[in-house]
Amino acid sequence: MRHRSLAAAASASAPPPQMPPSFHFHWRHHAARRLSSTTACLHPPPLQPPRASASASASLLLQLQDHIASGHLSRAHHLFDQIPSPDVRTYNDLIRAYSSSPTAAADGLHLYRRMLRHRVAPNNYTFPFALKACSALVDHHCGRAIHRHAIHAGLQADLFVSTALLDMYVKCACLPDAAHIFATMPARDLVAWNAMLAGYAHHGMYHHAVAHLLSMQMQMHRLRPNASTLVALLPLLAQQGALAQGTSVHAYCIRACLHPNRNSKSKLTDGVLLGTALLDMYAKCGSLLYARRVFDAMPARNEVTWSALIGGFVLCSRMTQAFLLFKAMLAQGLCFLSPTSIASALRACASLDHLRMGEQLHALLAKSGVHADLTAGNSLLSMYAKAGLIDQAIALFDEMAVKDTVSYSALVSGYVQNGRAEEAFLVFKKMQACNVEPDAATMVSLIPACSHLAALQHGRCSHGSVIIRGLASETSICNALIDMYAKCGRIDLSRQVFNMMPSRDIVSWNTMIAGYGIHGLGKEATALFLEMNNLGFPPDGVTFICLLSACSHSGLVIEGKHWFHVMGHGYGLTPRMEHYICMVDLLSRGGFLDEAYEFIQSMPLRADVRVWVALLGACRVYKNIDLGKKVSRMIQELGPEGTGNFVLLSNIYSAAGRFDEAAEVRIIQKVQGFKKSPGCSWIEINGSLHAFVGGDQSHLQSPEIYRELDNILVGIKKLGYQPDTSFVLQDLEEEEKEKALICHSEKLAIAYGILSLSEDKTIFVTKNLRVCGDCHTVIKHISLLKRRAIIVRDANRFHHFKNGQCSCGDFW
DNA sequence: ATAGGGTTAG
Repeated sequence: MRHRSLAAAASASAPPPQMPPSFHFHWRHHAARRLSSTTACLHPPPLQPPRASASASASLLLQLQDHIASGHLSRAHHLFDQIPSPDVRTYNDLIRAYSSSPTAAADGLHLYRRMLRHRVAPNNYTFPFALKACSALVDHHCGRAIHRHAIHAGLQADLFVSTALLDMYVKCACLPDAAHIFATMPARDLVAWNAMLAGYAHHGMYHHAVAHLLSMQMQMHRLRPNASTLVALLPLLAQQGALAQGTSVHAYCIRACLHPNRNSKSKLTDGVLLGTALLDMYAKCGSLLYARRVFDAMPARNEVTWSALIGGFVLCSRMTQAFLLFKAMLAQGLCFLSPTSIASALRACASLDHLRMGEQLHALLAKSGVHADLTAGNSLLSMYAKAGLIDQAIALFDEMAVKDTVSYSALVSGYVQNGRAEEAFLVFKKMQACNVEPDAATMVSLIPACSHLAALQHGRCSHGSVIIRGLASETSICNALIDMYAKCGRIDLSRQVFNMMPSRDIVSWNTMIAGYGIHGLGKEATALFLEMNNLGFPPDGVTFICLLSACSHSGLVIEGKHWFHVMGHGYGLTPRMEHYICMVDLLSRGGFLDEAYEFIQSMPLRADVRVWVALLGACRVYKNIDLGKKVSRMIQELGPEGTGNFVLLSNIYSAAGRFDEAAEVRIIQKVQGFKKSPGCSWIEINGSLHAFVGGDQSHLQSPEIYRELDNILVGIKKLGYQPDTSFVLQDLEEEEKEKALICHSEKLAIAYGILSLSEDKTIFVTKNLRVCGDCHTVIKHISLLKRRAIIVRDANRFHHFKNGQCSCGDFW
């Protein structure tokens, strides 16, 4: 036969050792290729017995071994192609080499298939290597085929083969198959037990894992957990927060001399793995002290050890300490630096508002050549977004060569956090156009965009999208939906989502209570709070902020005082500044201005600007100029933080007719560089948003809108409306002031709603600032005049207008 | 063995 003579010829012309091997390759290679492409495909070659080429093969095999040993797999393959009829062992050698590198696993499987084509029977060494390749590729179809081959070869009960099968099924997430293999294995060693345990652990099957561990120890084989067992088990305990169990594992390590301190040199790697897993378990269970002790006791650490510790501190919100650890790590040498540790440090920066350090880390990433790392890039992106530098975040996003779901989600939430909700939708669209699949976190970032815009139709679409994706029962998604429906004016739908969710967390309760709060439904908020108590769900600080502000928006002053008392004395929660703000807001909105003032002075904390501002707002409403002056002096001392306070202050003066002083405040505001964010109102009509600023004439239907407003004005004046021109800031003639009032953005949006929506529809308008007092009165009258329901959501709360009344009564 | 994006209040 032809190929046999070629082989013989090859053996005859075996080159002397000094000859460059490449020369030799070429010739043989072509011959081999021709063979396989002509004869071999049609008729599988007969099994090779040739002894004629033994010496040539021996030399080739030696070279092959060399290449494999030095990791030159492509050269090895090249050489392999020239071996006329490789035997099982040769195949096994190369398949093994391929299977140990995850990127080459596919080539290993090709080789395995070729082996079958060439009728070389796989043996008990072949199967484990081929199965390992399947594990690397997470390809259970291929794994199952090999399983059948092994059965066919009668080797499925072999210890190595069955352990490899078990491991393959575990890695391919086919746990029932893995459990079946495990149960039917005639013999099991520790490796098999550990593989099965790892399967349970990776899938969070705590009870299975514990049962497995117990039966392992009860065997008569004296199977004692080793380092691998515990390294598989500990992350599961960490995930479950099972500190007691984790501690007893630690104790076992010490008894069994597995403790990192006592390991022999050969087990040093095990020691690092075990120590890292232990400290991570302690950190994830919130026991940072022990995490730190394990860390300090470890004789050797690697970059994972450091990352785990730093990440643990970040997880427990000990940002400053996390940061110090990161610095300590750098001081130990750059070899410990990893994208993972940088990502943790960046999270610390983001929450500490430590932008400058974040930028330095950005530079460090670029310098250490890992700036292309996706994880670290995403952390950086999110840090910029949280710091309000959305443009930086966008630039970074555009630079990233690889983007994934996390990158897109970070950008979506970045836009929303920076008040650019419309653009968040654009990013979401782009993401889908690029075939990047949104997940739960993406939707949790996107849904608040609908809340911001009060875009109910968008919100409903998102809800639908969440249902289609099978995410509708996730707690965080439901929380976002509750908030969205509440802020879009559909508190009934919020409650529906709340009622139907399979499990609730503290955020669910708080969001629902807050939802009732912004709708002025203080009674419902209180009822829900009591229900929460009855179910034994402990409230947190935020719960009380929600509850107090609900009381405040509903005028429930006595109830609010009661809950504030209960909070400290019944639940032992120390009030934070936010709680004091709520209380001052509660008292002063209710008209108890002096009591609010006394309350501030009795506070154990030094009142910050926001506390005083809450009082100032009420001074404006109740026209208490004396107290307003006192309060504004306090605010000036503390330094007004932001624009709103200048506006309030100036409003106080305007209301008192002291326009010079009002103007002065505005001038200071300008000089100090605070820009007043313009009042803006919008309305969603058939799924698209129409926005108006004061005096806006840019809308296509502007003439009709103003004509409608004029008609309304005539109508409501007949009903007894009188313009309250104290809300106009400039010193104008009365008539001019009335004109300035009538083109407030909320009025424009309502007029447009009246024009565009059929009479039975509720008009729902959203405003970014607080509704002006005159508008409030006007809208009441409109609801009577036009006999329609109007809902206005402003920066504070909801106002439901009907038949000339507002749900908030006088608590504007 | 570690690790990135997200929900509530003011």
